[in-house]
Amino acid sequence: METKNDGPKQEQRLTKKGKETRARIVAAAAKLMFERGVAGTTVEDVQREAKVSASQLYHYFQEKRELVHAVILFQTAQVLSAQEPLLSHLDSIDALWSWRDAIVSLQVERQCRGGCPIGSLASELADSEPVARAELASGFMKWELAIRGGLIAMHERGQLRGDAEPERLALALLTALQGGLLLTQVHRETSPLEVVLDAMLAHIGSFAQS
Amino acid sequence: METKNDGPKQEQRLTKKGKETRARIVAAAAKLMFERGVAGTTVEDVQREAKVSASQLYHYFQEKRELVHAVILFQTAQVLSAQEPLLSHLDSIDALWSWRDAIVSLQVERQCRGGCPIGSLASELADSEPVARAELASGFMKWELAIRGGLIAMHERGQLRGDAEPERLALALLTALQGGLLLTQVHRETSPLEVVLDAMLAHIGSFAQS
DNA sequence: GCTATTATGGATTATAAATTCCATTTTTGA
DNA sequence: TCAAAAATGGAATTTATAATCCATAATAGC
Repeated sequence: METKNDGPKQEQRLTKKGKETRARIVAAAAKLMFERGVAGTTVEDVQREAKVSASQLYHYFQEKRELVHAVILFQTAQVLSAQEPLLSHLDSIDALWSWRDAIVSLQVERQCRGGCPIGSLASELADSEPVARAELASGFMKWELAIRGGLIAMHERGQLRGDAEPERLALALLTALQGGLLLTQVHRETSPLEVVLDAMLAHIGSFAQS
Repeated sequence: METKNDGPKQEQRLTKKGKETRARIVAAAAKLMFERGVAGTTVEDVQREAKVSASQLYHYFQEKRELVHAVILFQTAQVLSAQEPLLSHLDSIDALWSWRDAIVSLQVERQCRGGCPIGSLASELADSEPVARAELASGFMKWELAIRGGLIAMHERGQLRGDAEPERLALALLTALQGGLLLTQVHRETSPLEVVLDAMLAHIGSFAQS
């Protein structure tokens, strides 16, 4: 008995064109769900945005839930790759401040709209969709690990005092960022994001040593 | 020409019984919207939970949006009054730590579900409902002012150094709290909340003087 | 007590949204 | 080249949900 393709409806085999269409659907859904939330985005909206028919969409995704699943993976990858250039060098106090500035600037560009692409999905889905919650938690964890990497490097290099706890600082920093993005979205100004990141970086800075 | 009751559909006059029914509807809606989100809560759900008929609900609220409006005011008042005992004495480092502990304990009780009643509404509505966004911003502002009050008192009393900026610290603290509640909800454990509040309180503590 | 106002019951309507269906075209791989 | 598999078009169906309607009961204020 050969292994069958069961599990979570593994898509059989996608042709090149098929992959493109699928990708277009996911990108369209991600865009709309970022702007209007998951519940605020109908599959018809997604069809229009991606220029596909209903049968196409349901050919690639059994149901809306599955599309949401794909959007979570997409956004997680998106955020991490967008942050990559900064995250991979987040191993000095200066780099942390540059990172802070880049994030604030991005929110200014976005006119403080949307919040965090992962955070807003998380807020909407965490309590009602267990699978989505777990995937989002895993997305946050990857982000956290990327931040942690730099702090650990600083710690090992002796740029942070021995009593600094890079793991806790990394989690606190990401958490503060999430709060900052939320309140910035609500107040439509970047000050919450700025003050919370400033405070966290000052805190981390208090562990710095030559 | 006498002033007419226009504007946002001011409810005419409510009898005692009417007020009770209305309050029951709002409380039911608030409960469900906290658990399932606004879009995830149908007005039929609210009817069931509040034990009222459709005509009752639409007698007190023109449309769902108006009910949501009432829920926002309700939750804001709810959170502030629940926090009141602690917020009104948030004027020492010890009091800040007690407040931290109380919040963490509450999340443990709630099994890390739900997040912040105001924050989750904010995340869902901020970008799509301008009126709601403004009301939520105002709710957060009240909360921020309550926190700020204690820090300013400490500052004036000389318990915080002159270069401490109570206004910024208060906003940063509330912002950090929001991030903590969100990540705690996603990870289903209180560590994000703990580490971010610990970091913020340590930061505030670094301004302390006898 | 009487009348205007408010409150309630519950069926009904209208619409929006998710999902299915079947026919047709395109692509793949032997 | 040709059959099987994949991709697409678009209408049709079903279900969920918001909102309306009209009749009846309760209450307030004179």
